[in-house]
Amino acid sequence: MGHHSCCNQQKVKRGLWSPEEDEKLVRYITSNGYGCWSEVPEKAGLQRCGKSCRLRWINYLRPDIRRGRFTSEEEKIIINLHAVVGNRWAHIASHLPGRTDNEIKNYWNSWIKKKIRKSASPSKTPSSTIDNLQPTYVDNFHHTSVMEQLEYPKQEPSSKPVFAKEFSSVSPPFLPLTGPIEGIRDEIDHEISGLNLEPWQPNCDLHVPSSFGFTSVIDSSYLGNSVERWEEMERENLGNMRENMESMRENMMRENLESIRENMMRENGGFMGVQVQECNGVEGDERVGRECMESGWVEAQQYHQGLMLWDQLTTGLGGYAALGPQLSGNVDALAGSYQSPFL
DNA sequence: AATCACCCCAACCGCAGAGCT
DNA sequence: CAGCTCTGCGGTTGGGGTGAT
Repeated sequence: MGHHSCCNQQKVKRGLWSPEEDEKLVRYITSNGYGCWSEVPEKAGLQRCGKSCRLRWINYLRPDIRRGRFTSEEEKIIINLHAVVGNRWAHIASHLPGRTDNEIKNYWNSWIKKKIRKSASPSKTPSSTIDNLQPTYVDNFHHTSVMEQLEYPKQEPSSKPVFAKEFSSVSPPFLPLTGPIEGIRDEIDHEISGLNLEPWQPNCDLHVPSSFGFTSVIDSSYLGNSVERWEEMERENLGNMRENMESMRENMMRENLESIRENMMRENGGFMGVQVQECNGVEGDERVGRECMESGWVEAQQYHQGLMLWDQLTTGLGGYAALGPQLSGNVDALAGSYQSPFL
């Protein structure tokens, strides 16, 4: 508990690193490597604990660190991966060479704050790259769906979300899976298979994120203390809900897709036009962009699948053990059928 | 110019797990 | 197998920078 043995020394310095300290650490590590961090401070002549040295090296000093603003591609990767693995920053960082978990975490947290502020104020002036990347049709979809009434953040203050960790107060980023998608599907399956229900919380409302962004609110007192009973009920509810949603999806896709496409083309001059601009420098963008510009309909369908996929993932990661293998299979099928325009 | 509020991000803290004895 | 050390990770904090008033 508490400080590590290496940090208990009284002479250990804390706070910001001076250029001299940085130089000492860099000089030592470049010539000796860092086999054992606890030995580094003494050998490098630093009055720091090994943990602090490690952090400084990993997050700031190592030569392959990539600094500066996140590119739009990196943003998308972060958003997509976060939708899959949640707050596993180190894992997300492993998909972004040169970026650190700390950096991504800071970025995500500040982005969340921005979104909270934005959702708190009615004025809508998109400023960030991410904001600009929100597909037009999502807004259409969002405003005409029951999400408006049932969205998770609009819960009673006294109630406690039990299964909604991934369903933060931020509007979910309805972005399609793009970029380095390899391996993600396996991770999804792994994540879903390892789902664990959170501890039972008596006498509170359960806000359960379900497919399509609904949140079903269940009075726990109605359920008594039986988790099994709750799971059984949810399984039943979910079955019905899924049936409804399947037909709803079909209807929506049939009825709205054409108007969505038209809106995108009218308002953005084609959504892919925006994407291509954002992705300058990525090989093949021009060609893909041209093709997609010429086939707005296909693009709309693809994004719709992306939305569905995201939706399924969020549901699973939010803690729906009841879905189990069925969900896993659906995700796999959807992921398989979805062809990212950026690949 | 001074003050305040807000934001970013480097660094710290506490915990979990791996590995060693 | 228990106990200890070390490493790595995610959550949190607080100092400094910056823009608004």
